[in-house]
Amino acid sequence: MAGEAVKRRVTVDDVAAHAGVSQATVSQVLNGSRPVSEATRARVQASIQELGYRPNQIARALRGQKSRTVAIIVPSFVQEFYPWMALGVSEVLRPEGYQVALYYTDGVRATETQVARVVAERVTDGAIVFGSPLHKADARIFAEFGITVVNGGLSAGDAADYDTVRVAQEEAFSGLVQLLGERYDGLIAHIAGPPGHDTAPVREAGFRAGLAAFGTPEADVVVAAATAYSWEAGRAAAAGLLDSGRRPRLLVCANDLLAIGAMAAARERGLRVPGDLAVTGYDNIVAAGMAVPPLTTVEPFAEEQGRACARLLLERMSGGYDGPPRHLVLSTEVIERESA
Amino acid sequence: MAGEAVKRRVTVDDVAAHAGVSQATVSQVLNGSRPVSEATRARVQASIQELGYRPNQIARALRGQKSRTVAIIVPSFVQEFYPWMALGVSEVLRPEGYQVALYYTDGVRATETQVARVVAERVTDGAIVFGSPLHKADARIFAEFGITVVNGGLSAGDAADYDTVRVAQEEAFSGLVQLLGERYDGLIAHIAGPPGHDTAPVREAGFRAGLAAFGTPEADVVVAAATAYSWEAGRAAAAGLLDSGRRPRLLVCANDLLAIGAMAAARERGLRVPGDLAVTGYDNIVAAGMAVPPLTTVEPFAEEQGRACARLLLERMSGGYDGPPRHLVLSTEVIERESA
DNA sequence: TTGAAAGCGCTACCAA
DNA sequence: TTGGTAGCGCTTTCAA
Repeated sequence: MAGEAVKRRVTVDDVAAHAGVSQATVSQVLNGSRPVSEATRARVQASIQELGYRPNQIARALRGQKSRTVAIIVPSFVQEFYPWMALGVSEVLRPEGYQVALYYTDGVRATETQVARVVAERVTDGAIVFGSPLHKADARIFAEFGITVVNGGLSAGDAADYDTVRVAQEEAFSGLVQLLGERYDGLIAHIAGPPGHDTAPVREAGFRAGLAAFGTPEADVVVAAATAYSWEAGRAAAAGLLDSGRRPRLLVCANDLLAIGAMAAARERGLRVPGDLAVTGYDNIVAAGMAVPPLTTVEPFAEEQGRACARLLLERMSGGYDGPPRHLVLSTEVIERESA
Repeated sequence: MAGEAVKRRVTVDDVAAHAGVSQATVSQVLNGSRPVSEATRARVQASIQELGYRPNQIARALRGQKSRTVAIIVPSFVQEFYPWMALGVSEVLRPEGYQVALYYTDGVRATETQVARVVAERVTDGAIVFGSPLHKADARIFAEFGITVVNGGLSAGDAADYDTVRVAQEEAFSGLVQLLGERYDGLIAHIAGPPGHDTAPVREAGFRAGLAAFGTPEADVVVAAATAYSWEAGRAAAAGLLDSGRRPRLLVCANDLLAIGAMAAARERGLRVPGDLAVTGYDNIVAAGMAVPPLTTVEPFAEEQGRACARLLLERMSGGYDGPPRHLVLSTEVIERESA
């Protein structure tokens, strides 16, 4: 094997020569862009088979200014949520012949811009930006290079001039509080996400809206902000709440990691869940179903969100839709398990 | 915004004209491929800035037959393990200017080949195939198109004619059994992965090797095969074991999901972990640290495996290494928590 | 129904 | 130190 010369790529010319036709004819057979006699077509097909020809997509992209590549830009690979979204995107884009390139930004502003530039350089047809609202400057880069973009996640809102898909997080928390609040007598508290995270205030607002529906005065609302979206932070925040004078009966956490940490804090204090303290999360990660007790949480349908983004993008790229920006809002679903 | 004409891309020609030099000079300033006078360089740089020029990577790829794109091919996006690998790969490749495109195969043979073809068409410089051993036919496709390939995960072994990186899973299980087996008096059992999964027999072999080190006769080895790598399957398999006449004292599970399920089965029977039954896993997923009790498991360093693959690939692609295939074996580490 | 040839944007060679 | 230009592999006019 070693030392074997790398075979030159088989090109259109090779096929044309082999079949005794012109490049143009080979191209036509490939793309069906104009009529070709049955005999010729068969001859070309045979040559393609025999030579093992595969069209060079790079050359196609250069020529046609279309690469059939879509970029997915996420803050992180390793949070369970994003791979599901990426999967949803792939599911709809791949059958249409699109390649999906994945980029992560770490949620860092500078990296976001850098990624936008890299994507632009690659002649990408479209981009789906997840997680953070698309920044104006980055949107400009995409626009400048003719890259269709869709923003998923907690988007810039309904004023954006590109399509967006977001999950109704505020409604989810409000609904959760109203659904479960009736079942428990006593204080309802919230462990909020870390300050600086876009999602934190939205979820907290939902929580407050839910309480307001009960007529709870603002002064009676108890919220502890976590220092991170993590198990440890949830445990710590819950510890503070549980050791305070006003122990909650129901604890609505901004996400599952926080909630599972909160249940650990309860356990350490000999409190039963949900007997003494009911706990809820958000995200429905796999660990939620395996928690002790299994966690009542909210399913955000990440995969479906991915699919929705991809569909909007596809319609734009294919020219099937060319109207004003669309803003899709996806509903969630409460998964009732045993923790509340 | 709507209806605004898409601006034509800024090209080398535009920059050259603007700076009053030739294309060649612009190219040189960009790539440093030959000396340029300081004055000219400054002028060109200024034009690049002013026009907002960004080189078209597609054109570069066509010209140079190098795309600075690497494909990562994984069986699935959504198993925790693979995103970490992908992250490791990105960490080393991105600073070198490589784009990472992610593909998933579902572990389906036909899809694997299809992905290999798609990757080949895109003029990809390198591919990292994770999870399944690289199939001969696919390896041929890559070779034919001059795509450097590295196989990660449970690879085809040390006979492959491409670089491989694998985790010493067998040794991990053998070591785990020997480390913990001494602490517990009584039966040591194994919940094996589902038949048909490449990793299952390897892990089971490790388990048996560990027992053999104690001199346990083959007849006394108890192994239950799970029907899937899942919580439910672990719970079911453990239930069978626990309700049988010979209840184990230590239960070594083929992965964390299985182990957490097994702990649930123990809990349902009023058994304390590790007091009555010690349990171990493999993978060190986030849920393992949050389990009740926290799961003793094996850390496979997925991210590091990704980095290792990327480094090998990079050396080959850059021409830094051109020798015979290298086969890297990465060690694991036991994470001792409370379940054993 | 088919062929010849231009050109997508870039790099690198050959001259000057 | 710089410019002119061929050509990467493909699609798509324009002619025949």
